[in-house]
Amino acid sequence: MDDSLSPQAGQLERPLEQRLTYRLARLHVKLNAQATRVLKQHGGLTLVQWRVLVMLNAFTETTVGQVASMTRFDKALISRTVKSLIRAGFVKARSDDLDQRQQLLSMTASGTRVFGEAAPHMHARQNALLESMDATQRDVMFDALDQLEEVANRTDAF
Amino acid sequence: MDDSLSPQAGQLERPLEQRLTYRLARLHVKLNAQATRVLKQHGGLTLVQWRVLVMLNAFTETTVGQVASMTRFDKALISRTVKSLIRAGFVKARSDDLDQRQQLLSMTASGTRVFGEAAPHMHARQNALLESMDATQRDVMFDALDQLEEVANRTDAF
DNA sequence: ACGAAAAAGTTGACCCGTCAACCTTTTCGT
DNA sequence: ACGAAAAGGTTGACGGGTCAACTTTTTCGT
Repeated sequence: MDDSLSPQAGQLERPLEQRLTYRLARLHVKLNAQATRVLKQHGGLTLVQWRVLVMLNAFTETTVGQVASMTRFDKALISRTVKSLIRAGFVKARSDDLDQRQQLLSMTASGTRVFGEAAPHMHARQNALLESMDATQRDVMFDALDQLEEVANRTDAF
Repeated sequence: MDDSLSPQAGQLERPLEQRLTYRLARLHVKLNAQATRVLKQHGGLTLVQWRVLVMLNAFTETTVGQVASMTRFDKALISRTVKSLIRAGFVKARSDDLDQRQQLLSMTASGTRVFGEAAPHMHARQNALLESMDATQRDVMFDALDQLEEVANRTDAF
C-alpha cells in the first residue's frame, strides 16, 4: 500500500545511473514530509518556523542575517518566516541601538511554549534517525556527505 | 568566497542534533543546483524535463502515469512538464487506441538531440559523485539511505 | 449489461524556496 | 568629513512541487 511497484518495470537503460541523486532526493522529501507532519501534530509550526525557533532557542537575541547564514537558508525566506512568527506572537523584535539596520530577535513566552511542545517529538525523531545507523555507519555516512558536497560544489566542471 | 563562516558561531545548544537532516537537505540543494547549472549550459533543459526525458529514453512509448510512478514525482508535475516538452517540440504524444485515457509519449528527433547534448555531462557528473566514494563507502551509504528511508516512512511515531 | 468504483490525466490554488532589485544604514578610504 | 561601497533587510516575481477537485474512460461486481 505504501510503495506501489512501478508498472511493467523494465530495466532502466543504466540501472545504477542517477540512483544516488534520486535516492537522496527521495529521502529528503520523505524526511521533510515526516518533520512537517510531526510539527503539525504538535503545535502547528511549519518546518521553516521550527528551524528559525531552533536558532532563536540556541542564540538569544540573534538577527535575520545570522539565522540565514547559520541555517544556510535564503535571507528572503528567513525574513518572511520571522514576520510570520512575529504575527503569530511567537517571536518579538527589538531594534538595536548600535545598528539601526538590524533587529534583535527573541522568542516570546508563547513561542517558548510552542517550541517546547514540538521539541521532544522532533528530538525523538532525530534520535530514531541517528540510531538507525551504528557508529561506524554514521562516520562513513558523514564522511561521504562531506565528499559528495565537495563534488557538488564544483561549479565549473562537466 | 564560497562558504562564508557563520558570524560569531557559538555552539548550537545541541551540536549534533539536526545535523543529519540539515546535511542531507544542504547536499540535496547543492546537487540540484549543480544539475540545474549543467543542464542550463548544455541544452537548456530544466531538471524535471531532464528526468522525464531520461525515462522516455529508457522506455519508449510510456505514459504520464508511468513516468510519475517510476520517478515518484507528482502526476501534476509530470503532466505539466510533459506539456512543456511537447510545446518545446522535444516530445510527441499519440493516443492509445486501446485506452483512450492515456497518451503514449516518445521523444522527437530534436528531443533526442537535446538529450544527447546534456547526457554526457550529466553522466560525467554522476560518475564523479559515485567515484568520490570508495566501494565500502558506497555500500554503507546505500544501506544507510535504506534504513533512513524506513524510519522516515514511519507515519505514526513521534 | 448496468451502475459503481477505480484509473489516467488535467487544472487551479497554494506554499516553499530562490533570485534580483531595491531601500536604508553603516563602514571605510582618502 | 564626504562619497562610495558594503551590509542588513524587505519586497516582488517566478519556478518547483504538492494537494484536492474534477473529467473522462475503463473495469468490475452482480
